[in-house]
Parts: sequence; C-alpha cells; structure tokens
Amino acid sequence: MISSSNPLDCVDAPKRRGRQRCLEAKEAILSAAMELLEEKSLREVTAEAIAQRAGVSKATIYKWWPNKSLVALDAFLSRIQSNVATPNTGSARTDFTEQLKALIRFCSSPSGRLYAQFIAEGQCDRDFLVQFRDRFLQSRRDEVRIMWQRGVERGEIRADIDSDVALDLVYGPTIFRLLTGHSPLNDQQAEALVAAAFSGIKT
Amino acid sequence: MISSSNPLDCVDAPKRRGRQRCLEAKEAILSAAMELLEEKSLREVTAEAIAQRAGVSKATIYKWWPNKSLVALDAFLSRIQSNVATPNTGSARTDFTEQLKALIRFCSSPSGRLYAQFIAEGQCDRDFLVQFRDRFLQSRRDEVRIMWQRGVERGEIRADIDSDVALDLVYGPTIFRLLTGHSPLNDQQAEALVAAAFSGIKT
Amino acid sequence: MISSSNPLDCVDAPKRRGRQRCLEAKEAILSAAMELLEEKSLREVTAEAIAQRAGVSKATIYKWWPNKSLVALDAFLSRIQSNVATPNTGSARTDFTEQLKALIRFCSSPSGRLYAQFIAEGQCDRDFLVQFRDRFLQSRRDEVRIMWQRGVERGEIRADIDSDVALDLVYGPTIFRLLTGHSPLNDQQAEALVAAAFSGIKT
Amino acid sequence: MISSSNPLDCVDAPKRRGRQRCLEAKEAILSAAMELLEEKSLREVTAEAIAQRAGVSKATIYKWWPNKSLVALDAFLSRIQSNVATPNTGSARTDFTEQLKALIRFCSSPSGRLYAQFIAEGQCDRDFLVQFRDRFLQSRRDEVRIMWQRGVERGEIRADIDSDVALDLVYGPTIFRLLTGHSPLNDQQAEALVAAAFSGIKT
DNA sequence: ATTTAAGCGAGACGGTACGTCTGGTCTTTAT
DNA sequence: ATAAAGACCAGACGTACCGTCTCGCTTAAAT
Repeated sequence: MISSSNPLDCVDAPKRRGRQRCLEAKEAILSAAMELLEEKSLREVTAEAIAQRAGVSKATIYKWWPNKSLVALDAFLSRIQSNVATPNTGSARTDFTEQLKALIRFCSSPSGRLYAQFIAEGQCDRDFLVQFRDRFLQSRRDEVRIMWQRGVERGEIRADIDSDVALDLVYGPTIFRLLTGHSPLNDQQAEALVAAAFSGIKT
Repeated sequence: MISSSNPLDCVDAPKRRGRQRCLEAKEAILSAAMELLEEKSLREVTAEAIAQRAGVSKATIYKWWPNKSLVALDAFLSRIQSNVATPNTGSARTDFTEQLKALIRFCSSPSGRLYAQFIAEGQCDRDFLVQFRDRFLQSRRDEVRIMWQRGVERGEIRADIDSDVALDLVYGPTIFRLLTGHSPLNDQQAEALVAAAFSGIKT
Repeated sequence: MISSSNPLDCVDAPKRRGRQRCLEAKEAILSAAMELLEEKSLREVTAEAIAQRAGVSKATIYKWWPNKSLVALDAFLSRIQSNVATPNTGSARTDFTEQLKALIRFCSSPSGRLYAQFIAEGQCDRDFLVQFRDRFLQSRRDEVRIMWQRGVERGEIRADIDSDVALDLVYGPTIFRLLTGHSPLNDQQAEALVAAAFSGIKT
Repeated sequence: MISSSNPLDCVDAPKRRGRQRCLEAKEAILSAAMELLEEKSLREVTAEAIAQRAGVSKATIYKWWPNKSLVALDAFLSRIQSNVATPNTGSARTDFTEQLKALIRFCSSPSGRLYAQFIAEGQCDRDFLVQFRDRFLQSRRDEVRIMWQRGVERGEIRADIDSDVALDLVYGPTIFRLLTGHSPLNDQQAEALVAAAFSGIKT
C-alpha cells in the first residue's frame, strides 16, 4: 500500500473530484475483518468472507488493499489502542515488569494471537513483514525505549548497552514463548524474566 | 502423524521384500521436499510439486503424512545434523557466544529461513507446532541446557535462575530478530547479546 | 478441444492407468448445461451454475472443456437426435419442403434458439465457430446433400449447380430469418421459399 | 433508446434549461467506439475503453446509451454511408449481381465483421436486435426492394413472388456464409448465387 | 446578476463471472 | 498388497467488466 493512498489517511485527504471514498465501506471492512479474526485464524479468514460480512463487494477490498493480510493489519492497527502503557513508577525494573505483564496479558488475548499470526504471515510475505515492522512493531519499541531511557537517566540501567539489545533481552524471550509455547507465560514468569534480564545470569 | 507410521521409523522397520520400494519413495519425497524448500517458501511449495519432483503419486505422500508441512518437517529433521554443536571451552560465556554465533549463521542459511517458516506454520496449525516443539526445539534446548548446566556446576552461572529463563534470555532475542528483522544478526550482535544476558542491564 | 481428449470419445478410449473418468460427472454436466440452456441464454448460463446443478466441481468442467460454450455445444450435440430426417417422397421439391418445414419447427424450439446462439458465439470465438461447423453444421449439410443428390439423379434438379449453392439457396433464407426475425417463419413460408428456390425469381 | 433521446436527434432537440449536451463528447464516443471495433470484437471492446479513448467519463456514455452495444450500433450507423449503392444497369440480374458483389466486399471488411457481431449480439438481446433490424437492416432491404421493383416492372422478375422471399433468396445465402464460413464468398460465388436465384435449381 | 437545472469528468461502488489453483480424497490399473 | 496415475470436490484466489452512483465543477437558459 502506498502511503498516499493508505486507507487510513482518508481523514486528511484533500477533496478530490469524483465520488468520494465511502468511509462507511472502509469501516465496515475493517470491522468485519476484526470480527472474523476473532473467530478464525488469519489463514482461514477469506477475502470473500470479509466482503460478505462487511456488505461490500470483493472488488472494493482489492481496490484499496493488495491482499487480505494487509486488511487484517489495518483492522488490527485501527482497533487496538495506539499507545502502549508505559508505566513510570520511579523504578525502571518495576516499569519493565509492569510493562511485560501487560504484554503477556496482550499475548493471551485474541489480539496477541493475531500478533503471532502477523509475524507468521511475514515469514512468507516480505512486504507484509516490512509494513508490520514499520507500522506497528517499531512504534511500540520506540515507546518502550523511552522507558528504558528514563532508567538510563536515573542511573538504574547501564548506558553502555544498546537499547535494541536491552529491549530484546526483555521482550525477545516473551515473543519466543508466545510463538512456540515451549514455556509458560504468566505474571510470575514476567518477574523472573525481568529479574534475569536486569541482573544477568552470571554469578 | 502417529509415531508408529513415522517415516523415520522406516529405518528400523523389519526388512521385508515388498517394503524396499516404499523406502525409496519416502527418500525421494523427503529429498524433493528439501530441494523445493531451498527454492521457495513452505507456503509456495505444493504437495503436487513435491510429488512430481519425487516421481511419486500425491496419494503416496498423503498416505504417510497428514499434510505437506509435516513432510517438510520430516525432510528438515532428516537433513540437518541432529546434534547441536555444544562447545565446551571451559568458559560458559565463551560457550554461549560460540553457540549463538553458530545459531546466527544457521539463521541466515536456507535452513534458518525454514525454521522461521515452521514457527510461522505453527501459528495456525497447533498440531504442527507441537510436533515442531517436541521433535526439534525441545531436543535442541535440552542439548544447550547441558552447556548451561556445566556453567552452573562451574559456578559461572547463577543456580537460582530457571534454565528455561536463562536459555530464553540468550536465544529469545535472536529468534525475535530472525522473525521480524527489526535489528541485525551478526557475530558482533551475538557477543553483545551474550554480554548483556550474562551481566544484565542494570548498573 | 483436441479430438483425442474429446469427452465424447470416452467410449473408445483405451483403459488408462489411474482412476477412470467419471462418466456420471460428464453426463451430469451435459444434462445440467442442457437444462440451464432451456431456461436462459448461453451468455447468461455460467460455468458455476452448470457445476452447481451437476453437483460437480468447477475444476472438473474446466478439466475437460476449455470454456462453457463448448460444454454447451457438447450438450447440444449429445441431446439432439443425430440424424436429420431426410424425407424420400419421390419428389425432390416435396422432400425439400418437408425438410424445410422440419427445420422451421426446429428453429422455434429451444434447440433452434440455441443453434442461433451458437452462431452468435462463433462470431467472437473463431475456435468455437470451427467446432460448430465441423461437428454439427457440416454433417447436417452432408445429409441434406444426399437428398439433393437424389433429385439430381432423378433429373429433377439441375446438375450444373454447385450443391453448396443449392443448399444455401434453400436454407440460407431460413437461417437469415431465424437470426434477424425480419420475416416470418412458418409452413407457408417454407413452401414459398422452396417454390422460389426451385423455379427462380426471373420470369 | 427512446427516440426522443436518440443521440442522433440532437439537432432538432428543443433548447432545454441547463448545460447543453456536449456534441464533441458524443462525436468522440462514436469515433472511439468505431476505432476500437476495428481493433477488437464487440465483446472485447469495453465501455471503459470507449470512455477512455474518447476522453470522456463512463457516466456520459451511460447517460445517453443504455449499453455499449447500442453505442456500437450508433457508431456503425453514423460511419457507414447510409445509402446502398443500388445499381441501375437496365438488367435486374446484373443489378443484383453488382449489388451482391458489393455486399460480399462489405462482408469481408471490418464493417462486415461488425455486422455479423451485431446479429450475434441480437441473439441474446432482443431489444438490440429490434433496433438493428429497424435502424439498419430494414432500410437496406427497402432500398434493395426498389431494385427488385424495377425488375418486376420491366418484366424481368416474377411478380407473383413476395419481395421478402426474393430478397432472402439472393441475400440469405450470403449472410449465412458470412456467419458460419462454411463456403467461400467472392465475386464468382456472387454470380453463381444470383444465377441460381434467378433461374432456380430445378431442371 | 442571480438562480437553477442540466451536463460532465472522475472515479468509487456492488455485483458477479471468470478461469486458475491447491489441498486432500478416492478409484482404478499395473506390478 | 501396494503404489502410480490421475480424476475428483470444495472452495479461495485475484481480475475484469458491467452499469450505477456520487461528488464537485461547468455551462447556459430562465428569472
């Protein structure tokens, strides 16, 4: 999707000649997609089903999105609250722990399962992966990075560690577990993972 | 796949006259699958294409495997060396660093991309995910756990940290990066990640 | 359709390895097509509708026919009696008159309307036109030519006129009227047309 | 198309309030249609393509014509010379022969192919067929009927034969051949057909 | 001069058929 | 008995075209 024709940009689009894009149709498509994605997996949701539930023609979907995955991504992005809760308790470790607990709750929600399916989709659709990274993942990481920055400034977190490394140390394990389920994900694990990430595993 | 009909069991199947052909067919299927998976993504490789390249009927594939993903998993498992290199340099940190560098090399090989696609496939096929975990991931983790155990015994690694937490701290970030590509994967990053995992991020 | 894979040739096809073509499916397709063509025009009948009414997958239709027009042609050819009634009353003029009356009855039946639609279809599908000509029209003409030949032999019809010219003189006007409806088609007209064709329009 | 809104009637239309019909647009549409119909078949020419080549909106087309076939018919009617050449050599037979040769030349021109496509179109669009008959075919026949009338008056052609029968005897065979291509169309055939029509096929 | 009723270009839209493709099953013949 | 060949069903895919519609601009007659 080229950003200038990004369906989400409609709000600030200048009035063009010709029939204007039917915003209700766009909304209906995103809602239908979201509903269906709560019932079935991304792969099971068909473009036809989205069109039908939205009361919209299939052609209208393909007019604005190149494939159903990107419809799903737009639906997801427009439905989740855009801001991550970035707690500011005064303690970086508490902040990260709270944050991770929130992420873990997210992971076991329908949205979390969708998040996993997006990563999955990205493995065989490079274009989708880029969009997912740029339009969702990166902004999330940037917000969390602020939390990390506060810790650095307060002297709680080492300044000599790259922020990406630090973030991955905290969030990588959780995502890994979300995707493979090899170990549990709960509040207790959140605390254990943050503890380990903060203190390290060496004696 | 029921274990008793696991194609890998063919090896220890009683040597009967009529079964010889079957083994060739199975071998051909696994080879064809592996070849195709080096050319295309798992989703793009079709059961039909595997059958054709293997010179085998599609029915023969479906006789022994419930779906093409599990053919791919079997192909993958039979083609990679089953043992992880678990260095034993006398220093846990060096061991982990070497190990992680090897993993990163693996990740950028065709096999690594396949590994990512398996995790992807697991997101909408619970059965496949379980098999992937049980037949590949778990054994890998168990082998690395030995390395971790050595570190604990030598007093280099804290004994009060759950091994799964420790392993995820080291490997989670890498897998996360493999799947989303949000940050680079190379030897330098391997060292940074291990350093951070060992010392922790707190000051 | 290549003649060797002509669905109608199934009878004399040598036994091939593998599952044999499901003749019931073929029959069901032709019947469904014929039924639908009695309800709607060729253009309105869809491949999907044929598949559905035949209880058959769309892929099965496209496996054996390149498009729905040729399904319709096969259906038509298999449903109409393959022999034209070629009366032999002893008088060529009576023979032609009877024959033309039969053609006119045919023209106002559903089959006649289908015949017209086949000629129509042929105007933008050269391949279809050739098949229609070779598999239907030509054989009809050849049968009528026998009637013409009898007249020639009995000395009733001029031997110096090309048979195609003679046949077109009798049948051309009727087909023209079938297609454009500019003049009526009935028994009386049949007699007038044969009379004119036999005696000519000059004084 | 209702005659009062017939695009060809614009000249004598009473001045209506509001912006007047853009005659350039109408012309452009007809020209574009004609151009496209010389490149592709009627079925292949799309309303969208006509609009685009005419530099006109699709809505403008549908404002004045109910469908693209009737655009094509109007384009055809406005582009061919409206008068048939009706030779008057003094001999009815020569007149008809010349006339038929002209028709045969017409048949193998792009216009002739279009003529065939109009008849084809008429087979599944009764309304179109009526317009084609009334606005083209009938007037042509009426003009040729004059030629026939001259022959009757001169005593060359039998007065007891219905003019429609006579005309169909001469032109039916040619149209039949145009549509199915079962026999050739050339000057020699024109002579043979007229000869047969004049003298009849009986001995 | 202002109103007002078209005409028009742009282009979104619902509807619907197309012909292709794949997954997975089933049947027949040959080995 | 088992495998190869391959027909089959179900149904999604993404594309195409139809004819309708809405919007904002333009034009010209009527007020």
